[in-house]
Amino acid sequence: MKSPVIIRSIDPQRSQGLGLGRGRGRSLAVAGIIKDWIIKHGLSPGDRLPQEHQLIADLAVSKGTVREALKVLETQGLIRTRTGPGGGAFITEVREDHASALLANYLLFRDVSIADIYELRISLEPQLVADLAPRITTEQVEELRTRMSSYTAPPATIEEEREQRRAELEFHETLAGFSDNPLLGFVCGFLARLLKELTICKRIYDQPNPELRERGVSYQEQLIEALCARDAETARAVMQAHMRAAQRMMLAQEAQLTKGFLSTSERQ
Amino acid sequence: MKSPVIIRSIDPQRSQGLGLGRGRGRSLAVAGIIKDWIIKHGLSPGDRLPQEHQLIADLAVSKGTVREALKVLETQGLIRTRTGPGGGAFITEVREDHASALLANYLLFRDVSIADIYELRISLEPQLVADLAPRITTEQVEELRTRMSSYTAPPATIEEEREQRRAELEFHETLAGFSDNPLLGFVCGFLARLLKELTICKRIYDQPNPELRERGVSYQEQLIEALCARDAETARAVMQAHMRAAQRMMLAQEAQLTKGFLSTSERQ
DNA sequence: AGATATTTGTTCGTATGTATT
DNA sequence: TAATACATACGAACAAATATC
Repeated sequence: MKSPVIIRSIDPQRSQGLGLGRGRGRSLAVAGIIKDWIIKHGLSPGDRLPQEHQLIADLAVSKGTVREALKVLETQGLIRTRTGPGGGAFITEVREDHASALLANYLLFRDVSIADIYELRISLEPQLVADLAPRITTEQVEELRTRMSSYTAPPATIEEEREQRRAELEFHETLAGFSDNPLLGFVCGFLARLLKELTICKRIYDQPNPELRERGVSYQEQLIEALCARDAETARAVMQAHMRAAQRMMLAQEAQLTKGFLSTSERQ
Repeated sequence: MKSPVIIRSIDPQRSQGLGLGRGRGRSLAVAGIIKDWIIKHGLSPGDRLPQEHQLIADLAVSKGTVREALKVLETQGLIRTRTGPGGGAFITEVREDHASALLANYLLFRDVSIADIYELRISLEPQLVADLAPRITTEQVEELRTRMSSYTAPPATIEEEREQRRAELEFHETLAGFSDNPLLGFVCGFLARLLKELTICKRIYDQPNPELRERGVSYQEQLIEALCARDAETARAVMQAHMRAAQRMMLAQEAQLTKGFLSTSERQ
């Protein structure tokens, strides 16, 4: 492992263009400068940015402006700040849940239906498991089995019903996390989280649906079997059937995404 | 059309918990309060938030804190601010390119290959055109034809070659914009933009590739024909063949996404 | 066209919280 | 415990943008 790079000063370069006036939108420009500078210098997660007072000096802007710029980068998920000696702003990898929350904002004023979500799941999840089959590890299979064990038994209460439904979606989230295609993994994980939030907000799964659960468990047992056998095409076929069956049942319970979903982007 | 809602004050409610100390991360908490409040009151694009001074009074925080909170929401693409009389912060629909840029940050420190991108395109774009075929309008067909006309002739220079490649990807972006599934449309559009930025940054298309262009044009002519005929299955098949062919050629030119791509999130 | 009022944008000084030594 | 180094928060004054008269 390499040791973190700690930068002590930032080259003003592009900031020259800012010296002309106190025009509008300084903090956004500063955020852009810092980001370009991060990329240009190839900084990686763990590396530290110059301190506030240093940025103030280098970029020739006030503390408030620097703070707003850093807040922009923090909102984008690119940095994290810590107080105290040795503290400051540190580069971080944008976390998947953070990116999900930001993308969810895009859907806030758009109508996304269950059908829309399942259209993508049907197209992508079979492909995902087909890719995974030839190279899945025993640890990964074990993790899938563990997750599945939490909903093999029929639920006793409404609350348990909901919890099982959540767990079932987390099975798919886990699967998505195993993908070696970051894009495919992200989209599948995002869709699962979308359905999970939908579950919480709209309670459309409140009425017991034993058929959905039983068939789901059955499909997933077949899926794990196919994955263990490194059988990509069977895995693909099983997942496709699973998704289609789930879609049919979900569409029976018509529902729309509400707007009240996912403000996780602000949660530390 | 409804007239914009203009809110004059914000209920402190959750902000009570903030009065205890000057602890860490006030602005993020304030951003969350404002966002929840937006959702709770069902504000829509065009509606205005209370003014700075009002938020300062209602939330009992300083101007700097309010400004940082608003900067968070602006970065998320949820609001826009204007100066002057009648100005303030206005709710906006998160723009597609804005969401794209935020999502691109997620890929900044992850390796996304051409193969990864095409894996999704092959899965999704055929589905997209199949959905579109039965309900495409003549105006939409016309727009596609217009876009296509810019690269039917062979390119004379390297620069023109690149420009044509960009235009070809914008054809797919346009197609994505026609989708009535916001998720499917977004992902396909995002993939096209990803390839477009890749084109600019890495210049992997610098050497002329007449075969790719000619076959691409041929596929797209067939596609438009199928769309006009409202023939979903032919459209799907043509797009699938188109994507597979493009993938084969692209993979021959091995390339990796650089980090220097898309800082459009800061561009006003 | 120009003056004025309104609202956001920027700066600076100061004080407080927090983690390290 | 105290000293230190850092981010975080506040408030007042000023600058810039923009709508209205």
